[in-house]
Amino acid sequence: MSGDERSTATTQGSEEATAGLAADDMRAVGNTRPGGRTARTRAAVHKAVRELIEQNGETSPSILEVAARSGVHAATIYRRWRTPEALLLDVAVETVNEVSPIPVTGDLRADLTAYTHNLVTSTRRPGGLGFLNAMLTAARNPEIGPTGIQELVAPRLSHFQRMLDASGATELTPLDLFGLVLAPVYLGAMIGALPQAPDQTEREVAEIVDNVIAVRLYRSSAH
Amino acid sequence: MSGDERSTATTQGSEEATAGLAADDMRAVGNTRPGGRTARTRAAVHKAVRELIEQNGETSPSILEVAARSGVHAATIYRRWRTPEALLLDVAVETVNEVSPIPVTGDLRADLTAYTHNLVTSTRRPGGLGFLNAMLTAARNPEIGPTGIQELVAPRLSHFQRMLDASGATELTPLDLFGLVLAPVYLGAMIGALPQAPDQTEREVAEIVDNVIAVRLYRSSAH
DNA sequence: TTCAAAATGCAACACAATTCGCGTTAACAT
DNA sequence: ATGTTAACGCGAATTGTGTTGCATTTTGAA
Repeated sequence: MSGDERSTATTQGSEEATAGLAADDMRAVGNTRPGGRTARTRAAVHKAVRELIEQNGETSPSILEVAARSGVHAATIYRRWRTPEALLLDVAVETVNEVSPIPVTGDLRADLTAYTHNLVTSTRRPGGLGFLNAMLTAARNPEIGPTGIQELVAPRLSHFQRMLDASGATELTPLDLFGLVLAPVYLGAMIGALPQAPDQTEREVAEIVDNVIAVRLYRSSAH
Repeated sequence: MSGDERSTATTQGSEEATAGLAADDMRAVGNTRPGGRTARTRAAVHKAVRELIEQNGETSPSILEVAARSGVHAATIYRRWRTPEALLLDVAVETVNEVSPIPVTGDLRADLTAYTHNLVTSTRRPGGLGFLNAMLTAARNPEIGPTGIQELVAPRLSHFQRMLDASGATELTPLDLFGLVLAPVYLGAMIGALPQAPDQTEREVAEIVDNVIAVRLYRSSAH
C-alpha cells in the first residue's frame, strides 16, 4: 500500500535514470546500489522477457515464467517491478529505443518513409503489439497517470521535433506525426489491416507518408 | 481446452446474434435457451460490469467482483464467458454500438465532426479506454486471431462506408477513416494528449476532420 | 401438463500468483 | 580491509483465480 516510489523508479529505469536517482534524494533514506549484481539481475530478467516474447508471440509472459527462465528468484522480481505490467513496460520502453531509431536527414519524406517502414515491420514481429499493450496498460494505471505516460512519450516526441526542424516542416508538430503515423500503424496492426506481402508494405508506407504530406500542404495553403 | 464455440458465440452476442444462433446448427447438438433466465443473467452481468467500470475508472473488474455485484454465481460467468477479457469485450462491443452512432447525412464534414466529437467525449468517460483495451487484448489472443477481430470491426467499417457513399467521397475508404480519426483519437487519449477544456475540444475535433479533408483533396489533385 | 435437458447455484477442489520472514551475499562508503 | 546494509535467495504461508461434480431450477417443446 505504500511502496510506490520503487515501482515508479524501475518503470522509468534505463541505465542513466537509475544512476540519476542514486545521486538524488535517495541518499537521505539509504544508499541504492545499481552496480554489480543488481545490474546483472536486471539484465538477466530483461533477457528472459525478450526470449519468452520471441517464443510465445503475443501472449505476455508471467513473472513466474520469467523467474524460471532467468534464474532470478520470483520474489526478487516482485520486489523490483511489483507487477508484470511494470516489468513488460520497462522492457518495452528499452526495446523501442534500441530498435526503432528516428532518422534526421533534412528530407522529411525520406525520414518518414524510413521510420514508418521500420515501424510497420516491427509490428509484424512476435510481440509486435507488446509495446502498445504496455503503454495502454500503463495509461490505465492510476499509479502512473497522465504525467507518467507523458514522461515516457516525451523523448520520442522530441526526436520527432528534431526530424521536423531539420526539414523545415514548421506546419507540423510531433503530435501530428504521432496521430498520422504511429497511431494508424499500431491500430492497423491491431485489427489486422496491415498487408502481409512485402510489396504491399511499400504501398502502405507510401500512403501513410502521403497523408502527412497532404496535411502539411493543406495547412500551408489554407492559412 | 475444447469449449471454444460457446465463448465465441457470446463474444459476438448482441440480441439478434444470439437468436440467430438458436435457429442455426445448434439444433443438432441440443437446444440453446436464450430466453427468460439466461437473458436475465446476461443483463445482470452486463449491468454489473458497467457499474463497476463507472466506479473504478480504468481498472478492469475481475470476474469475482462482477459475480458479487450481479448476484450471479462466479461459476456461471466462467462457464459463459470463460475469461474476464471475453466478458469485457462483449460489454465493450455492445456499449460502443449503443452510444457511438455513425451519422449519414450526405455532408462529409458535418458527419465527421459529429462523430469525432462524440468519440472524443466518450474517451474521457470512466473506462473510456476500455474498448481499445478489450480490442487489443482480443487481437493478442490466439484463440480469436485476425479473423475474429475483423468480424468485430466489420459492422463499424460498413457504417463508415455508408457515410462516405452518401457524401460521394470516393477517394476515401473506411480504413482511411479508421486511421485518420479513430486511431489518433484513441491513442491521443492514451498518452493524455487530448485537451481537457471544452473549447479546445472543438479545435481538436476540427483539426482531425481537416486532416481527413486534406487527404481527400490531396488524392483528388495528385491523381 | 409433463418431461428431457440447458442453465444455474453451491461447495469442494486444484492450481497459480503474491507476500512474508529470515538468513546469506555482495555493493560501496569509509 | 572492514562494517553497514541494500539486494538477493529460499521456502512457507496466504491469497486469488479458475475448475469440476452434483443437486436444483427453469426453459421450451411434445
